Amino acid sequence: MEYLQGLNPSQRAAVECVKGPVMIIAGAGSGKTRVITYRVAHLIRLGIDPFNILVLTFTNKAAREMRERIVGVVGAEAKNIWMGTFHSVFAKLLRVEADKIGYPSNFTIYDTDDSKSLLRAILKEMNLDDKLYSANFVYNRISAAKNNLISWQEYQQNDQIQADDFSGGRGQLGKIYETYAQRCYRAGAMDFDDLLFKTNELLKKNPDVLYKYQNKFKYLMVDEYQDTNYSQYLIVKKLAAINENICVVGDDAQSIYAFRGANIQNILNFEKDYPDLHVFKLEQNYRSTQNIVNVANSIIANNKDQLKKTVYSEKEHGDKIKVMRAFSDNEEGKMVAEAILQEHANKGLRWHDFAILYRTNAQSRSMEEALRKLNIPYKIYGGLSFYQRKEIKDLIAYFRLTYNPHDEAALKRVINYPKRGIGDTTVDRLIVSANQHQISLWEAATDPAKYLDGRTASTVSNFIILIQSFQVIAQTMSAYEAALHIAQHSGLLKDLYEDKSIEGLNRHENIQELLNGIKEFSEREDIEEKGLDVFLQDIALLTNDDNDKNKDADTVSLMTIHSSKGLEFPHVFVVGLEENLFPSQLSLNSRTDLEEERRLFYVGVTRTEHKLTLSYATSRFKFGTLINCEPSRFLDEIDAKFLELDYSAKPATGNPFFDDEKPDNRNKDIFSKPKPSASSPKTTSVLAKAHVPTAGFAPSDMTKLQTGMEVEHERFGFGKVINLEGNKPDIKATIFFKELGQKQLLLKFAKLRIVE
DNA sequence: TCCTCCATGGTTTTT
DNA sequence: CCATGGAGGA
Repeated sequence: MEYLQGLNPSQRAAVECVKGPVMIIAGAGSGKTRVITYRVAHLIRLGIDPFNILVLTFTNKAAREMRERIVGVVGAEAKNIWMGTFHSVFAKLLRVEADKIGYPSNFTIYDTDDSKSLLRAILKEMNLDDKLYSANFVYNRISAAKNNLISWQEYQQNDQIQADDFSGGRGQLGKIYETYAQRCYRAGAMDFDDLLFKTNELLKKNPDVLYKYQNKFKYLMVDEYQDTNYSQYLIVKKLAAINENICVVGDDAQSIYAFRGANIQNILNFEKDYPDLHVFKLEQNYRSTQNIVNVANSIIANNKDQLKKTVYSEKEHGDKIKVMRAFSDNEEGKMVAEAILQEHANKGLRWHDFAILYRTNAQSRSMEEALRKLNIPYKIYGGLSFYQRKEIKDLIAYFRLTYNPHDEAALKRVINYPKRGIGDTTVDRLIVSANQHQISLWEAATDPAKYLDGRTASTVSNFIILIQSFQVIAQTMSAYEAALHIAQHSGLLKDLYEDKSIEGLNRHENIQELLNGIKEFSEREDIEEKGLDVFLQDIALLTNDDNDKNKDADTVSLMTIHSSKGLEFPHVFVVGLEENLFPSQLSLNSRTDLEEERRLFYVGVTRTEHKLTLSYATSRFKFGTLINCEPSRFLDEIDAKFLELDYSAKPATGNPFFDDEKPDNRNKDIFSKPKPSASSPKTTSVLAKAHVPTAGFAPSDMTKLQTGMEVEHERFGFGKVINLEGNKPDIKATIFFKELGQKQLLLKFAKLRIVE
């Protein structure tokens, strides 16, 4: 039990308390993963059969890493514990028990794209107004219902829901939900939410099955418990009901997935479910300097809903938090890149010691450009995953169809790709027939003569025969051989090969990569089942980071704050601290949404080990137009004594306006918006000192603009054009403003009036 | 049936 | 700015 030595008293207590309900509130950087791994290791050391332990995580990566660490402590027998994401563990369980809820055990898992395109088809079939019923909206609505365990029947019978839908003019949602659920069922498919929803259904309808798993999983642990939704909560609660050996680990301050149905109350109310609960708080942060921990605490203190805890650090105070102001998103990128370059040189840091975190993926572009200009190597995390690429999804659709021909999403995807003369009208006709006869699209297609005229019927027949030939092949060949056969004989490989564009070559390469992956899979020695169907099941729940080779590369990391959760970096930049961006505009209407944004900020800040830099821009491009930005309220919320402001950035040429802040004046007030009271006229934003345009201000025709002309800008006031450069849409004007000095403006954006 | 052009609408996203 | 999907012509 030597591993217990390396733990602090509260960590050790949490590890050693193995019986009964346990809640571990783990502050950021408090060694949470250590505690979980050691606790599992400890269970095994105490003689508990690994087969009786279930550990649920939120990412495959977390599960993988934890398993490795546990194996490191107790050895190979730890491989037998059930450990994985909620979705993967219960998908596995559902495959075993599928017949009890009327599903085939080889059911398909629909990803979000599949679900949305099915919904789009249904909405079209129902002739609904796509303003009121966008696929996105409907998807989210159905997802929310499923996460709260509301079936389509209950949805339709719930007066409250019905009243809400009807008052919003969306009375058809219940019907859409019903159709969607039935279509999925007929296709032998489950969406992500179904994996949990159907698990609940299974456990509810089959007490014997529930009993079986209650006895199997005698010890349960749930990581990131603050991010569980109701559906997950109930599964865990049911499974734990007999033994009550349940340990949940989480940090309410880091709950950032409420928008996806996570219910922070699950952790806040855990005590009510298990009154004889043991609570352990891990409050010592081993990751960050004191200043960073203090700043994080001062941020989160603004939230109302939280569990009480005091996170502290015993490391050095560390540097103050630097705040940088830029005048545009591009300049922000430049400042960040330059700061990285400098620290890299001066402090002997490696590139991978730096991370740039942002609220939205769109912000990566300006960062990227700036880094590229300075030749700083970087890697962007997130974005499209390998398995979401079109060509990959196409080939996988063929695989899916081979094993589950009823899979409607897959069938529609490839029935006419590569082109074989089966157009939308034909598919539509088949769908109508399938719906009429309550059969799957595939079943309708296997009897085309019944629904289509002779010529199209025979093209459809040929396609059916093709897929059936794949089904035969798949039974005899190895995963790789079958995959290659399908890629070739479907015509997909040829189609891509003929496309000689750069994208086409890329796509071809991606397919090769997928095939290589399958080859590796079929040569693996550690698993028995290695058919293509098993491979398919494995990848259905995989996302981006799996295909991440060379992750040891020395590069700066760029990612959203969401995807940075669980990671740490010596030097972190959190960029774009502006109102309407962070906090996001959509969060401003409710306190709970705003609190989630604040927790997100907290997560970003607490990724930092040594040095944190925050930045904002006073203007940025959004959807192609330049908008003005105000500093984020989150900056105001940080106690000024922790901050060090860097307002050194200047517009192209120096001018008195931007230099008016002497270091002595630099304090918290700088972020503040102008207050209505006359006593505090002090502001920083460019906006606040904005020029008041003359009455009836209207921009002039910019094609007439000439050097030397007098102009008025809506906000910058009067000035003189001193230079014009660049070509047509991107003509750049250098204008000397009376108030502001020289500025460069892009004519396609600038609102200028020529003063006659 | 297929192709090309326009309109639309765009936080975050472990699954 | 940009990807995506629907509409309309060949």
